[in-house]
Amino acid sequence: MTKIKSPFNREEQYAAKRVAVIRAAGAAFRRKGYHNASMVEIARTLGLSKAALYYYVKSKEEILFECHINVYDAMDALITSTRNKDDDGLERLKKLYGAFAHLLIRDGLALLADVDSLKGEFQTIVLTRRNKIEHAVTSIVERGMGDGSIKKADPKITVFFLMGALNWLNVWYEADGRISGDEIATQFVAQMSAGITAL
Amino acid sequence: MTKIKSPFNREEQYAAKRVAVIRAAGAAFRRKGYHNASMVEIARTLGLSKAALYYYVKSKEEILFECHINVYDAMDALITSTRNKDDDGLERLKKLYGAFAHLLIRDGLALLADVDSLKGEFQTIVLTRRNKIEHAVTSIVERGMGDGSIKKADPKITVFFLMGALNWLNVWYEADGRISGDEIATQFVAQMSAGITAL
DNA sequence: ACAATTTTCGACTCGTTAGTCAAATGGCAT
DNA sequence: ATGCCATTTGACTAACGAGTCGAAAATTGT
Repeated sequence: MTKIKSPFNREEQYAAKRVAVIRAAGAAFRRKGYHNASMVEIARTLGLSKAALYYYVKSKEEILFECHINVYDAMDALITSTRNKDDDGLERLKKLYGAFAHLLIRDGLALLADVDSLKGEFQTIVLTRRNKIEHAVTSIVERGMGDGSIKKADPKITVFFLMGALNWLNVWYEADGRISGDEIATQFVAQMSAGITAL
Repeated sequence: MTKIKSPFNREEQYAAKRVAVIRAAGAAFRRKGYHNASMVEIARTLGLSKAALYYYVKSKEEILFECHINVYDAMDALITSTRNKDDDGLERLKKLYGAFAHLLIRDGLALLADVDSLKGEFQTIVLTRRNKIEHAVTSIVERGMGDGSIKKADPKITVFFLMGALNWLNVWYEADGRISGDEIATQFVAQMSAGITAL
């Protein structure tokens, strides 16, 4: 069996395992909360010892930070990819909201509430990123209110309402539950849009 | 100056202070999360030492438990008080939802997400209570779907969507913010009902 | 086979924080 | 004043969990 050039492969392995660590930790954080999920526990789910984790990661806080960033990166990407010149505000929001829902359901990603467990720079960056997302969504809503597709109201409240519904997903949605992810996403979009569509 | 019968007064004082402790702790939990809020810190906001707290309370976990129970008690009361024979499902839900919103905004009460920090009995009880509330709300939604006032859909998803928006309030709403509580509650009810009203 | 390097682990340290306790404080009635 | 009881405290203990480190075990290249 032919092997790929070694040094490159090594880095890849390392990176892949690092990602696995962060994913496993993220899952644990989502299920039990940051402080209730211990490093030993996370290690065990990967069949590793706690010490081994620190070969891939600098600290527990760093993991939490990356979990947050991963979600925001994915969301930023969705904001870009769902942007479409021809769509009015409502249509844009529907596409984006559906994409967000899928992201949170399908992938192991979760909007963590544990921002307060991050200190200093870490927290500042995460909050900035979150604001950026919220601002982008708010812009879409404002656009919709401008072009007449979305009912006029306070855009901030509108957005918080919608984002709240998404965040709560983490708490009750179990990937193996009997309700399919698609079904949830579809109904979320429907309920969201019905709530704000201009008459 | 005439004093009220002493022993009774004493108990009242004690009870009042106990409540103050729990309220202060609840506020801290809401702001920083259960684990990030230390007992020393909570004590300081009350001008007390940590040890004094334990004169009123058995453990930190007990405080968290009571915080949860307080909210659920208040919600149960609202479920009862907003029930009205003449209202259809949608109308009932609007009244209840508005009352919930007010509860979370006005009073120091918050739907805490930290259920996982509770162990054993404590957790079981809290989860049971939460289920009870969700079930009651779901019933109202189902009633509305039956009487034609609410659009047919999966009632569970509908409810989770709506409760999520409420839960998220804690994260962004600051009592001193520039948006008034009434304004938020009103828009929440409007957005909620528009999202589910049968056409 | 063997050396070099990556990966993993057991056993430790260290800091933090919940919780305890014996003693001090303060109000109040007599 | 004095004694009684409620309240508060400083100083302590105990437990838990993050993070470290030197050595062992895999893995890989020659």
